[in-house]
Amino acid sequence: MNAASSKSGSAKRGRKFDSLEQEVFLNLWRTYDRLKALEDEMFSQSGISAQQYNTLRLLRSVYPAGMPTLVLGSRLISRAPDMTRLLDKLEQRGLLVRHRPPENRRVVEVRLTPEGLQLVNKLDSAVRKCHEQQLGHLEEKSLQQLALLLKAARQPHEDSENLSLVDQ
Amino acid sequence: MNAASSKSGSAKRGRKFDSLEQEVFLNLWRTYDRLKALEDEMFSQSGISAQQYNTLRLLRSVYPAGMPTLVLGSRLISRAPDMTRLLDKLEQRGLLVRHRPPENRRVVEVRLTPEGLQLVNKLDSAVRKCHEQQLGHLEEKSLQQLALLLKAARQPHEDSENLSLVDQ
DNA sequence: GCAAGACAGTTGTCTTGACGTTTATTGTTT
DNA sequence: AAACAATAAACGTCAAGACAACTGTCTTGC
Repeated sequence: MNAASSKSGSAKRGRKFDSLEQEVFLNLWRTYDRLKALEDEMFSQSGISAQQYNTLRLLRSVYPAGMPTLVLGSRLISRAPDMTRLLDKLEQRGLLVRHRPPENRRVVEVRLTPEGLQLVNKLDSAVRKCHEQQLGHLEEKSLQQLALLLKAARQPHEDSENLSLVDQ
Repeated sequence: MNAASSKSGSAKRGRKFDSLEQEVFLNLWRTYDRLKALEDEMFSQSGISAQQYNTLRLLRSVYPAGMPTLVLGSRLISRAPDMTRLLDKLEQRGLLVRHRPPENRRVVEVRLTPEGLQLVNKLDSAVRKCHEQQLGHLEEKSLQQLALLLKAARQPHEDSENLSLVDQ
């Protein structure tokens, strides 16, 4: 079936991987896992999760306007199937408010409160420092190339409709 | 504080990212999430999770010998804090066996059964096809470069003691 | 040889993620 | 206008991940 595809079938790589594609994916997984561990540790000191932070950051980008729940969910970096409960917690802490506009009571508009805005602003420097710790050892050229390759890697698997923060 | 670091402080990138490092990490997250979705879908048809598959794959690499639980856990691609329960499920399905060697009853040796070996062998082609679908659109040169950059990105954050399958 | 400490797994508990179902609201059809 | 389908969000449930505390097993020092 793939005798013709010399690319992934080259017998030179004998050792641990069935294919170059597998090697790349496992490296992606491992690297994500290691870097996420650093981020998790940073966020745990702030009492907020990475998902929650990204939610607040996204809401800040339209502040003081709001955003419907589903739009918010589709624009997050990683898909979150239970937006409702994630927003519940942030609302309980007074970081955002929800309300149903009378002209279309199906949607729920989510807006950052001044307290939420203040918190996400306060976290910025810690987040930047964390990213610096994660990847600061790489040269600028490598970072740019890595970003490009990662975008190219997922490009065929993006819904063309829902573009997230990281898409151009 | 970082007026001197012209690298991440360059004002040219205004739009969405505080720094190049952040852009790379968010791209890493997003790309991992998208590619993992494909893998999850493939595995859901096999009634086994990616973590479980990697556990079996790792055990195959030493078959017919076994491996202590903790060593197994530290060599997985992503850390799994509840090895016990993960192994419980695989043992219940008859894919592996555990036993405590009398000379050191603290450790638990985990070994693949012939059934487990057969299953992981059967899954190989589906897994390879999935990785091909994930990343087959990239050229070999890009894939090699991506693997190199990913390794370099996590390198300072690896325990030098516990090297996983994806480390050289 | 016995108590203190280290080590390897296990168990309990709480939080998230995943996935299907339900409710409320609106638009459409007849 | 009533019935029907669609959409948006909420809810219920179950499995996975995270974290802490605990049990059983060596090892070491007195």
